[in-house]
Amino acid sequence: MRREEIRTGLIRAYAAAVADAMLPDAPLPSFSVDPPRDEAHGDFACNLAMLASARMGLPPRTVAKCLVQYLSPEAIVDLDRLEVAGPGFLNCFMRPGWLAPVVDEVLEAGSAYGRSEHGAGRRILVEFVSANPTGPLNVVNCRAAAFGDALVRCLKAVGYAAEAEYYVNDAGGQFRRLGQSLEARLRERRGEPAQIPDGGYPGEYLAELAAVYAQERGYQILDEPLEVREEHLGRFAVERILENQKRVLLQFGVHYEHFYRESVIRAERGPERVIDALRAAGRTMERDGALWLLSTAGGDNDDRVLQKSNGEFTYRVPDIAYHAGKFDRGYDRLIDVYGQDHHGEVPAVVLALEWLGYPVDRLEVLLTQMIRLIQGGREVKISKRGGTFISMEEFLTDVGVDAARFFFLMRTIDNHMDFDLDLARRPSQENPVYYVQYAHARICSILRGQDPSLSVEAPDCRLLAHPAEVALCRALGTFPDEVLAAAEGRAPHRLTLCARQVAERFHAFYVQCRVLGEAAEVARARLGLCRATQIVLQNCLALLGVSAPERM
RNA sequence: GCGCCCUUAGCUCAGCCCGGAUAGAGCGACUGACUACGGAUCAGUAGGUCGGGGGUUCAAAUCCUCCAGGGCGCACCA
Repeated sequence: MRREEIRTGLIRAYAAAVADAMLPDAPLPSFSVDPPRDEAHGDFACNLAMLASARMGLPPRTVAKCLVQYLSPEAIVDLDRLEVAGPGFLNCFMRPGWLAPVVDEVLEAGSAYGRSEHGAGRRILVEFVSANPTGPLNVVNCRAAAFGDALVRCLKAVGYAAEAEYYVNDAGGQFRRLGQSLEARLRERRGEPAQIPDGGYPGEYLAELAAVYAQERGYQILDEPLEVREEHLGRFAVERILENQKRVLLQFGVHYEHFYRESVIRAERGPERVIDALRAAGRTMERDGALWLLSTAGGDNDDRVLQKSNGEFTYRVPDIAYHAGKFDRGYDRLIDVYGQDHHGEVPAVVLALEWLGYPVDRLEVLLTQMIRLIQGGREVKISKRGGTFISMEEFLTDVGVDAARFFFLMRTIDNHMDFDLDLARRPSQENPVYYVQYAHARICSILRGQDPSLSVEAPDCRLLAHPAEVALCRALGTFPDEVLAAAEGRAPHRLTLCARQVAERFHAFYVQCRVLGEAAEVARARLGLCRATQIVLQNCLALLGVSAPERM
């Protein structure tokens, strides 16, 4: 809105000053027009003069003063005055009431407020979680789940055709050991001596699954040949476990467009094709009976095995094939969300893709840092073997979906995170999600109490001149920018800050300005502001996947 | 040992990509505020060598470099 007018006005002033030779001819730098932190610095502050001055060899303030002279103020609606301040900022002060149209804008757009067509329908595939289907989802998967899902929501909101994908490792060595583990449990159940294989899955859930299997299908499978048993039982286990994972993800509000299976990639002979192509490209070498990817040539720490001496592919081969397939499926951009513990694998996969001729600059790998669970003031060690296992489902039941999502989304993913389980299990006001939800519930309460005879049509929002009202309008006005920044910056955590700011300003407005019982025109304007705030909170929370309750 | 990531207030964290004005929140602490729309609220105070040293710059939490702490990887497992 106004910001773009200011930007355009400044670009014109810049060109005009250069044309008149009042400023040296230098390319226009990319500059910012943003609301300054300190409101005494105006409604917008611009750093153009400071950035240009370096290229022009003039003091920043001189450039700024010149730009002011060439700027046509009438091109910027509601502009009050411009000031050159500090080291050379251009501060724009708007006339009182300039923010009022925001309320009308929000009310008119409704649930579409904050959405845009910025992405122009470009296709983005976001892969996240992709935990092995060998057991229940772990609490540590929550961070990536919340992040990936919120990111997809943000991307969709700003006009991208974004899709969420979960890669299912239902083939290979781990799959086989899963089948063997289930077989051992099944034999145990029939009273035979049996042992979970090395590297297998000793978790109790497989014993339960064995009971389910026995009840549904009996024990005949145990008389079949080894290969048939492994495949059949592995398949059974994967499908049941995956079903369970899907259910928990859905409970967490996480939606996927695709569950893409490694078995499909294997069936299409993707790994063989990858190996043939890499071999043909001269990027491989036989050594010790195995086939290696010469990834050190591309800067990786080590060469990596592609095909083991026993003829099996390492997991990274189908992984490369999977990513090649993602490119082939026609996406404009691929985003992978991986845990920090997998980062070592990234360079080899990216290199292989590059050598296969894929545009790897369109692939973004985002790494989520580890979370630490704190309980009773000490860290709870989470390891797959032996350690305390906390399933995602158990965690969500403890903490609640809203608190869990909001909490994980409050942090950027590239920071370690301490999650205090005691605190999380005891929802209290310390958890900011309640603060935001309370603001929403409060608004709903006001709207329930409004005089039904009061017309809701076209309130005069210019009446909203109280500082608390202005501050709230200002926060509502930045929401579309925040959504865009959250999507483009892969930073949905910004929206938790945004939600908190809107809630904070609403609470302040609430104690300073009465809504119900005021003179009709004022009441109408304030009710409009309340409804606009309600809409922004709803839209914001929806992008985070957090509910906006009407009562608490 | 090698590689990647992290270090900002008592605690948990934004800000760093793309350098700008006095480094911001929340929680905790302390002081205040209800005869009216939900006190799960509000107003205010205290609290910082931005891990440390160099460098680049008119300007560094932000860029470069060295160092120190911590995390995670470094399988013919995934």
